[in-house]
Amino acid sequence: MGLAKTEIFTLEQNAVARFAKALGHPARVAILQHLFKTNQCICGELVLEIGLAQATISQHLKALKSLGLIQGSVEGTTVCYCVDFKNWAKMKHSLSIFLIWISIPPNVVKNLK
Amino acid sequence: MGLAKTEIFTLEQNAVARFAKALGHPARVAILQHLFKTNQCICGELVLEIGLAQATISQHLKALKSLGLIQGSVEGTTVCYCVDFKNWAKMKHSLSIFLIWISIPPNVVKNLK
DNA sequence: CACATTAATCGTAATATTGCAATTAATTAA
DNA sequence: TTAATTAATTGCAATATTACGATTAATGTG
Repeated sequence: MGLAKTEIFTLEQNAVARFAKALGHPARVAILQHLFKTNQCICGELVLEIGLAQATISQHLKALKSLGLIQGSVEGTTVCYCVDFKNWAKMKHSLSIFLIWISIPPNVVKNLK
Repeated sequence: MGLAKTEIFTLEQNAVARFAKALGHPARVAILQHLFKTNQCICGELVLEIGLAQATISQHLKALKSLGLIQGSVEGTTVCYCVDFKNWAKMKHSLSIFLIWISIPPNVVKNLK
């Protein structure tokens, strides 16, 4: 099928998987690293920086954008990309919570609340 | 192609992507959650718990196993799976470090070292 | 031994992902 | 207006992923 059966999983499981999938390609990791480092940059800069074809970078940018992790704004003939910090924080929170709490036994979690 | 050009990325970028990819499917997230909760369990239990076909669960287990995140040991006619805590810690460290440090400017990082 | 149980593997189908060349649409510069 | 620049989109090919039924191999039970 190639299609995940999301309906049988919890919201948390799907959210973790969706965010993790976004980080599941080194080009997208590199794009995010570069955007954090430079604060913002145009598409063409990422093409040069990373060394994949323009169409490929554009595709990865689209994936990150559709998840909300980055934003793009047209400026003349260029498109300026930057991190969407609000959604980035959500993603970071989701993944961090998962990584932290998965190893804490349910009864301990219960006592902490 | 369907094949990532890993050779043009750093070790860190590839490691983050590889680990994130492992968490990039809700079934694998669910498997890991269940293994942490029950400490260990047999394959058949995961099939019942998650509700995907046995062959499918086996495939996801293989993916987690080949990354080293879980271990499986044959016990009679069953196979008992558990988290490989050492490699889990490595993965957690890799992803956490990435999530934490990506937003810290390089000059600040430099001053902290 | 025959039979049941369990889980890996195989085969297959559907879909997704990755990558690039070529094209297109939008904007700017001459 | 024409030409140049930029980035999205299209079209395509190769490979990967997801899912499942069927089979197989291994082990245990009668």
